[in-house]
Amino acid sequence: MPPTQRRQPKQARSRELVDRILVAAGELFAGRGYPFVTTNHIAEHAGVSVGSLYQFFADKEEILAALQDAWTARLGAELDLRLRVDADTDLAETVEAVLDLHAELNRQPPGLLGFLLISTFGKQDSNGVVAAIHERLLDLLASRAPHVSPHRRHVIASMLVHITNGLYSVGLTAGATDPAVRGEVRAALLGYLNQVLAE
Amino acid sequence: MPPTQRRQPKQARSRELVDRILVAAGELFAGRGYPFVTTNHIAEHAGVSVGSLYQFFADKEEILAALQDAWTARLGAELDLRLRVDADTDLAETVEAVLDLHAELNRQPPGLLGFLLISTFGKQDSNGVVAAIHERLLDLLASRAPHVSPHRRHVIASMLVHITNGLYSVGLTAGATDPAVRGEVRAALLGYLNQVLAE
DNA sequence: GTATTATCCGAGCTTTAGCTCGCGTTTCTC
DNA sequence: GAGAAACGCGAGCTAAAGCTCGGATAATAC
Repeated sequence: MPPTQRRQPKQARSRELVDRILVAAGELFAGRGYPFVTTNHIAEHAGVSVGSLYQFFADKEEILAALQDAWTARLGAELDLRLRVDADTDLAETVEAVLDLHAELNRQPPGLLGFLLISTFGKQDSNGVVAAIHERLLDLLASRAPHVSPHRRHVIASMLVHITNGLYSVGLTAGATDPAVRGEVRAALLGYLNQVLAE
Repeated sequence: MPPTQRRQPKQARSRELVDRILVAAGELFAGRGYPFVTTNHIAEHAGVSVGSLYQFFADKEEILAALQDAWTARLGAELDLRLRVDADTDLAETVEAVLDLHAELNRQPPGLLGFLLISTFGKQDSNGVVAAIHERLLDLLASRAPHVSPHRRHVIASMLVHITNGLYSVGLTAGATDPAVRGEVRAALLGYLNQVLAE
């Protein structure tokens, strides 16, 4: 059965508490990986008791889900701002905007964006964060590459997400904040896109 | 302290038992992800008792390490055969050979290669499987792109590994054995490589 | 001020993953 | 064939993760 429904925060202090929990959880998930983070870790790192944590979250998974929801909304909004679908804007410019966005979002709960994008941990969880990006890319491809079959557009969108994720997974092996990594990801995206769009 | 040393198999039956454990572990790791697989699962799936399992493996991590070692050796040998460094062989041909190799290796303990390549689970484990590929790619880049700085060659090699991993992580979202995925990975590799080598 | 509701706390209960241990069985050695 | 070594087994021990519960405190309602 699904876990019992929890209380919704009604006062300012409890809303702050929930926020602190989400921030703490984000940092820990990004740092150690979801399976290696305990709810006691989260509570301690947030300066909150486990009891309080479980007043607002039914289980550990729900904390992750809340994080994903928040970031899905945030990413979707940001992408709508920056991924203008005008067929005449320069491709390199669009790519640059996306890389900027990633750099920016990956700053504050550090590494969390990368974690949310990369982690699937075995289950094919309907990853809303990835889906948000995927959806926008499909729109973009529909206007830029209308001759490509819809099915292939899906695959291409997945590839684009994956290559961009190189920012994080390659960053792990090559030094996390290496600007050279960003350069290579840009090169890979442009090289691939040019080849696809030129067909 | 490190876990106590275990017995080495000395009879045929125990060697078979170890093999069965490794195969079972590989399938389960690939299917559910390392953290979600218990040693009891492995033993059960291998048709072996937990006790027997722990006669040859000190802990769960050692099972993973044994798998990685075996695949590191296997991949290294295969790559040495196929990744000829002659600067005159066609690039597309080399890429094709690598994609063939991946398809072939990913067949028997299904999905295990993808798992070994992708999984880092938080810790920056010195992933020998990836290192084996990385090393060969560095050689190849040294002969093909001698004008590129060594540091950048490292980053490029990481990107190549990452893009190739798209075979697995994109395959998860786009239908596991979709041949279109292979086509896109090839396009991405060639598009990126051409751009890098043309500079 | 009092009653009511929301909040917070953390010791400790429950479950389960990782792993051990002693005994029975098979194979090897001579 | 007898003794020794290697092997196989699975009930159950230990530690730790997930989570609960009852009581104390703070905010809100009237």
